[in-house]
Amino acid sequence: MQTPIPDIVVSRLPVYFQTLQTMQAEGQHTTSSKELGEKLGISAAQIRKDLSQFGEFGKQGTGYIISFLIDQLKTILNMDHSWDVAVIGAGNLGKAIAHYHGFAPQGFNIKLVFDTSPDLIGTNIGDLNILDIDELIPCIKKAGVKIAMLTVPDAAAQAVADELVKAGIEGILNYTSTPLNLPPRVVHLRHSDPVSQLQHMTYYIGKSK
Amino acid sequence: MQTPIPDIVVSRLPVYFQTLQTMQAEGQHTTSSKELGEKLGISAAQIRKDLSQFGEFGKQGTGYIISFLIDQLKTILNMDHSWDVAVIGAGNLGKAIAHYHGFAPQGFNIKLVFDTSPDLIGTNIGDLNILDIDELIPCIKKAGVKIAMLTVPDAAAQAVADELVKAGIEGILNYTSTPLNLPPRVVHLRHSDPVSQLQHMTYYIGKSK
DNA sequence: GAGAATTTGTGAATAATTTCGCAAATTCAG
DNA sequence: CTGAATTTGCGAAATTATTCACAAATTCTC
Ligand SMILES: NC(=O)c1ccc[n+]([C@@H]2O[C@H](COP(=O)([O-])OP(=O)(O)OC[C@H]3O[C@@H](n4cnc5c(N)ncnc54)[C@H](O)[C@@H]3O)[C@@H](O)[C@H]2O)c1
Ligand SMILES: NC(=O)c1ccc[n+]([C@@H]2O[C@H](COP(=O)([O-])OP(=O)(O)OC[C@H]3O[C@@H](n4cnc5c(N)ncnc54)[C@H](O)[C@@H]3O)[C@@H](O)[C@H]2O)c1
Repeated sequence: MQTPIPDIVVSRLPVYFQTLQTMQAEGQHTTSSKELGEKLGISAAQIRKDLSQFGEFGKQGTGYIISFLIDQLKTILNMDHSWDVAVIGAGNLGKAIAHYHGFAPQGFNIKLVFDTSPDLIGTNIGDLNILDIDELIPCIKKAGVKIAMLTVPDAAAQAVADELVKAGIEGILNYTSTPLNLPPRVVHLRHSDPVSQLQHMTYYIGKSK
Repeated sequence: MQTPIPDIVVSRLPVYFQTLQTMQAEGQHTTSSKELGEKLGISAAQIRKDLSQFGEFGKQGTGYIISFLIDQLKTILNMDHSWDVAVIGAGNLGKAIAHYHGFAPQGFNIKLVFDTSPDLIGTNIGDLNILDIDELIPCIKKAGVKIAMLTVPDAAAQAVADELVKAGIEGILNYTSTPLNLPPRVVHLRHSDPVSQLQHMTYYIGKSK
């Protein structure tokens, strides 16, 4: 890799990838940057520029063969093999995530679930046994899990995240509202905070009144 | 408003707002763009530029009085009053959201919950009664709810979203993995898709191996 | 109270991102 | 087979976003 691909480009690839998968599921065989762009509200030029960072995947006059482009994106995103994931915190949200059947078909297998509560440890979510948070480091190391979804109460978020780093986790999807402070070269952080997203909306909704 | 504030600036305001609230809860009285920036991994200059779009809220030598800046951001984000929210789809995720006690303190009251399932309609989540999706339009209009969180199965997402628009909803937080096609001047859309966020991570995690 | 230290707000410079525009390749219509 | 229509990939231009750098205001130190 000569110059690193801009992160903003990388952030759009999963969107292209999933839209192409939907098109394929609907029986479509080829598409164009124009069609994809209209579906996503993005300019055709942007899609072509983004893809051109990684190679030449299309054909003039025809556009893109969906199955081929999906395969290419799968490799680029390292989704040509599946990933094991740990869920930390088996409360309302952690349970919903662990029950959700939409991750596995996309290549994310929930392998480990942890909690502190003695009422939960040892019980099952589906066929997953809830493990003691004290076993976090050895279990994650042993299983070689690299990705965690953090669904503990806000007050515990930073401490648990620090443990995750010690356990060798490389990616954390943070569902708490705490902005985590972690070494940036070691862990890839992504924040999913519905309150921020709602406040982003209320800025505009309020204005229109 | 002369020139509209760039959306990327607006998107950072909720992050500032929430961090300031945490600082205040910890008993802190003033802060500076430097301190806030270090906490968030953002440059001090960026924070000052962002805030300067809305006015002059700080003082040379001192920085910002946290309570004052919180009040200003509250007004800017239209969070000086609370907002009613509807949850559409009372499944795993919809239930977790409806049970979650973190929205109300932030000014978002879950007022209405809808589902199609006869097994769920009429039952309660906490003290919320699950309503029939057939009543969506009249109920939302009557309650004057402007914001919806969409947690129905992917296959139903677009159809339900179209109904929400007819009901006069102005903001949709989309938890499904379907990219919705809606009139952009009418509805403010925000997408929360964990699979995309995980794939954004796997791009980088794979590379480091 | 004088001088050092902080810190803001902002114009200018720099950097990043998006859009434009077009040659080249390909397909389509008749 | 010919001319019109599509569509890509990409360099260049335009736009947008971030950082720099500094005067001015304020506080802190002794
Ligand atoms: N429920 C939602 O819809 C929702 C939405 C957005 C964000 N969140 C965020 O997700 C987080 C969890 O929310 P929730 O509603 O599931 O809360 P919850 O209280 O239902 O669940 C938290 C779980 O974490 C466990 N826990 C506590 N400390 C722990 C530790 N140190 N290690 C491991 N497990 C620990 C608790 O025993 C509990 O089971 C919160 O930070 C919340 O802000 C939740
Ligand atoms: N569970 C998760 O952790 C999770 C995570 C990310 C995304 N999602 C997304 O959230 C959505 C819901 O997931 P879930 O796990 O809660 O699924 P679920 O099947 O548990 O719940 C969906 C609910 O929607 C109801 N429903 C179906 N059609 C409806 C309609 N037309 N109108 C109103 N209600 C209707 C169903 O009766 C069900 O109660 C899915 O699109 C999924 O991709 C879920």
